[in-house]
Amino acid sequence: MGSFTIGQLSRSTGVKIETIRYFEKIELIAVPPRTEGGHRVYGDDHLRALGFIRRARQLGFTPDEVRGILALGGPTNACCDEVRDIASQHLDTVRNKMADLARLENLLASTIDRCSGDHVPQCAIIDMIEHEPAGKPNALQR
Amino acid sequence: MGSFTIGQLSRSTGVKIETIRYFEKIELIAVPPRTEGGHRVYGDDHLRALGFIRRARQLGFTPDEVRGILALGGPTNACCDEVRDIASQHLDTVRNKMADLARLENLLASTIDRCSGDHVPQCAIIDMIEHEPAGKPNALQR
DNA sequence: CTGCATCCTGTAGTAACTACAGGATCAAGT
DNA sequence: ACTTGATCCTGTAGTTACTACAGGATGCAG
Repeated sequence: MGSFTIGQLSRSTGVKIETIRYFEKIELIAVPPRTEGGHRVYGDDHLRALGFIRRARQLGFTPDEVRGILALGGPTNACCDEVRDIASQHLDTVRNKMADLARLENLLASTIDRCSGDHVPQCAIIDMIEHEPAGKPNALQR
Repeated sequence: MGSFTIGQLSRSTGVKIETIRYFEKIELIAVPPRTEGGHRVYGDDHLRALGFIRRARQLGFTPDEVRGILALGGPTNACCDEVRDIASQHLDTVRNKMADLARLENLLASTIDRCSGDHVPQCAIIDMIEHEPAGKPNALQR
């Protein structure tokens, strides 16, 4: 039975203090009890949940997906098939993103290759940007 | 010599009106002249620039990268080698992102595969999230 | 000259945090 | 008991790249 301050929790999970409070506000983690003076007091379950959230986020799950998994009963007693649905969906978006990036990679690489690097007004890269139909890529933000 | 309202420009480039004004504010496009009444009046050069910006953004160039290319004299008379530098750098980040996604894809796919889909408390996916070292992936946002 | 589409500015909203400011609380040392 | 420094609290505002109003002015066709 551990008992941690928010700072200790932050250090041991690698999640910033403000982010922990933010997670509490958006109801991703449970509201912890407080001391007389109002300081948050966390337990082992919070520690586990936070670690879980952090790793899920690093694996690219959106906060909503994480919330979905957590809503299934949390890391402890979730039922496999629903979790698998969420993960499969996530895998799909990952694969789509990869396809988009692959197309982009091709285009960029071949264009850069065609580019002389000379100081001429005729630039293949500029041409590409000016004349590419600018088609599908929809998951290309950031 | 065209002469367009912001709405016409928006319709013909697919860039929303508010976004055009936003691009003006962050100095991505030139400040256009106005009518007596204060309405913006755009010309062919604005049209070309906006199309350029839109396509570059769709190709994943950040606004800063776009600004960088535009600063080189715009689509018309940029010099090839500096443009190539920017594009190469962009290609690098694309490749890094692809590598991250590939690793993630592997992990997700194999884990989902290991998952029985049964209604048992032991779930491979939950295990993955709980116990994965959560290493490198740093370009995995969104 | 009326009506309606379009335009204007300015502010605020979005996601997912992060970063203060200004003040209270905790724990350790004396 | 008292002080001190670290840590904590709330609340607000910043970030990126836009998007979405609100409330009012302008442009143009009939």
